[in-house]
Amino acid sequence: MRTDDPEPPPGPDPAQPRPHTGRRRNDDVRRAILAAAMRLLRGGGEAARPVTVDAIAREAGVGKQTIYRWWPSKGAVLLEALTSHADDVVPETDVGNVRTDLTAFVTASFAGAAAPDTAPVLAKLAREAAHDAHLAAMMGEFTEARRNALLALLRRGRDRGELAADADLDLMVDQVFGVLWYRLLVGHTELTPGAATRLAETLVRGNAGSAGNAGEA
Amino acid sequence: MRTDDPEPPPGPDPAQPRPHTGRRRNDDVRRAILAAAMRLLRGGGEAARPVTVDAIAREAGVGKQTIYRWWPSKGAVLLEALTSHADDVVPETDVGNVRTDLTAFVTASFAGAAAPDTAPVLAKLAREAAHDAHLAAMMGEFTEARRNALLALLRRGRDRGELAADADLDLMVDQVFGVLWYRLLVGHTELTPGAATRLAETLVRGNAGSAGNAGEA
DNA sequence: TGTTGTCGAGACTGCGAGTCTCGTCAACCT
DNA sequence: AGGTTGACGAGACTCGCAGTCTCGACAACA
Repeated sequence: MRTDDPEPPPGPDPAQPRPHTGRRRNDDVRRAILAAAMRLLRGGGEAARPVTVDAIAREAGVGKQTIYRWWPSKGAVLLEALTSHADDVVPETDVGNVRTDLTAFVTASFAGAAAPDTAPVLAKLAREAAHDAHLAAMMGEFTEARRNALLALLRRGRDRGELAADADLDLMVDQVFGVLWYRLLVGHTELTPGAATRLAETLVRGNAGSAGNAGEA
Repeated sequence: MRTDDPEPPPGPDPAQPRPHTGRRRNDDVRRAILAAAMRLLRGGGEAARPVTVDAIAREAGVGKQTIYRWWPSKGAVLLEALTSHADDVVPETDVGNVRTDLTAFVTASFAGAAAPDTAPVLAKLAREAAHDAHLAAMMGEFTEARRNALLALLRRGRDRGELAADADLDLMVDQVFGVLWYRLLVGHTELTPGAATRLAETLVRGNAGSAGNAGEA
């Protein structure tokens, strides 16, 4: 099944891919594509323009093939547009007090997700992910970091005795992100700072441990 | 722009639609379609068969037009398949004690959603709804009843003083359904009865009011 | 100057939702 | 019986969109 010889060192090292010839990738184009994707994702009142690949290409003034040359799927473009745009700041405060830390975390997360030009993006992205396994996996990876940060925060609280030793930290994490995504997607209620504070406080109170001074309505 | 006269009472009363002639709707066909839809929705390991309209028609041994004669869209068929199949029992216990009532409600909801032949159905339906506004609206209506039942349950508890007067009941409702859908869709964790109990208890404890005997870890 | 690889453009495949048409058949009427 | 109406199975069709392929122009190297 082999037609050519074992290729003994013939000139250029085959391990070294090659010095690179030909026209180079134009980074302006890359940025234009991501910017166009963001513009469409933000797009007017609830699913205004459909966010198709053709639309992205047209909006960026770019050939469709240029998109598929650098990204494996539409979802990949959208996700990179989001992540490269996200300021990505969830400051990870560590004051040594679950209640304060958790309030900061939840408030920042809600604020970040509800910001007027990220909320529709996240929502559309989630909807895309619903029928794009590839994108879903990438988003899972993306959110995993947040989940872990929150989990670590809670673990510290539990180790300090502020949360009950048998508190279900995974459940608490899911309560936070569950509410976040539920409200973001169903959209019947706003993700307000008030709700964030309230959620953090009742969460701490409901899972308080021995060292918890948690009864201060 | 009118070609015929104002049509004065000509024979059969036009208000009375007509006595009905012609072949009647075959109800076996209707049931066969819904059953086929359920079979596909339940379908093997995670998105095995795509649940297309053609697939439903083939599975039911039916012409595609027969489906569209009676339902406005694929989503409508799927939703009716679900609702007509759902035993729809969330017993709405009212013992006069939030903790007990809430635990029963959450446990039943989790168990219902996690049942091996409803979980994939709900998940697929939610994913369909992500890009089918019509279906999304219908599902919203469907879940509204559950939300209201839970809200009423919590309101009773608050009126009794078991929950704080300023407790954010909407937030509590969203925590329950948020966790439910989040786990159902992301699928990283099971919707166990244990989690249900835990959730109900911490929720009550976190939002306890004056009359609450809520500190019994 | 030739080779390599990017770029815009646009035709093309494949799939799935929803529509249209056809030949058949059942339920009612006269 | 014969006729009208509408349900039914079958399958061809349109349309929108993801992803592929090809083409001519052009930029970066040797």
